[in-house]
Amino acid sequence: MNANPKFIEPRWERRKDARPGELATAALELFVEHGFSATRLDDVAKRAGVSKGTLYLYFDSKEDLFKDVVREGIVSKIAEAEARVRAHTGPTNDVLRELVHDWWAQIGSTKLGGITKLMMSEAGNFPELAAFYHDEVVVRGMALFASVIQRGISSGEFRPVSLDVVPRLACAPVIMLMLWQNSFDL
Amino acid sequence: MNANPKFIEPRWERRKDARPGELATAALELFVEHGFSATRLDDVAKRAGVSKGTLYLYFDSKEDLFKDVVREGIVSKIAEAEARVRAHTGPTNDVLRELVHDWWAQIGSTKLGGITKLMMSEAGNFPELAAFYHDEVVVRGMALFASVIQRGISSGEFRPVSLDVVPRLACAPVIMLMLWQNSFDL
DNA sequence: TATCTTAATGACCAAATAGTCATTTACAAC
DNA sequence: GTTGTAAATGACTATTTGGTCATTAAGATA
Repeated sequence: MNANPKFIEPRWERRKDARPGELATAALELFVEHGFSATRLDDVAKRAGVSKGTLYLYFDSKEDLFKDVVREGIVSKIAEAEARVRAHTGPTNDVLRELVHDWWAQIGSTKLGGITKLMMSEAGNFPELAAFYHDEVVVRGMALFASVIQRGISSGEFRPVSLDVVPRLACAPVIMLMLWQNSFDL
Repeated sequence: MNANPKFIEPRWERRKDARPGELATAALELFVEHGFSATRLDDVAKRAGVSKGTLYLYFDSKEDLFKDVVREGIVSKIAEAEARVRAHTGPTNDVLRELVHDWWAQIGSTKLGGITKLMMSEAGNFPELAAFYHDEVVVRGMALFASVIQRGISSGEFRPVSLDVVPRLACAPVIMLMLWQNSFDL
């Protein structure tokens, strides 16, 4: 979608090239602060220092803006982690440690961590977003986590465990911590 | 507040006397299902089988309706528990057990448990409700819990512990369980 | 300077919804 | 039946807000 048949290669540079990123940053802050529904696009625009119309030059809708926030902030980091896991050679235990540590450093302890709480709260009211988040973040992240455990089992480093249960069990406490921290000031 | 100086004793019985209770029940279901903000008063009225206007015969506002749901459902049960604790004689351990058990049976495992998640999600957008819930439920409930622990300490049944920290610590896991259950279908 | 293209604007529209109120309904008393 | 009172109604208002679009601004080219 969104393919413009009349697209013409611009003959000069964009004056500001970071627009979409700035907009996504402003949106992330407000989404985490107020939730999806309660965040007003006028406020997002104001925080980014542009008009609401400008928002619609870069995003088709509020949901599209939210998806972009998730893609830019979370999905991209999952993809990077997938690459690192693939590239890694050495003890599986080290990859696993690094995976969890990086997740906490880059997502769990940052504003991005608030997205999880937001989804938990509003998934029921926005099935489209819920499905997107489920597929792009939950399933993909869990699969990555499970693949590392699988590697450890295959190499004999870990004893065989259920790949359905163990990833969830292992994630729960740290996700809880994140939810907690995003619920009481901080 | 709400004292009507022109109140006249009715000369015949109410046709239906459970109206406010029915309305609060319908409201609880929808609040837990959709959150405070996303719940429409038209839908609450429809589920209760009345018109929206009727809602305003019994409640001053949406927030007032929500407070009533909390008072009817949760605050009243805290008050009952306070009475039971006061009346109880015997091992403090038994009161403590009963307290937690009853809480789970009457609140944690029921629709009322969803209220906690709702508050966690929307407290930031509705400071009035947040303050109400904090004072009437969180503080009061914690105080009751702490008073039982205090009794145990005073009687020598429990060793001395921090009344600031221990009640919170002890509650966290079971509250987490409740949040979890209210977030994923069930 | 005149012209042309894209970026940006903000007034505007349409839909949703909390809250109101003039009117109607139900029913007890006589 | 007729009357009087409170309960109930639902059309209506006022406000909010996601999304649109005609207009303007910026800047490159010649």
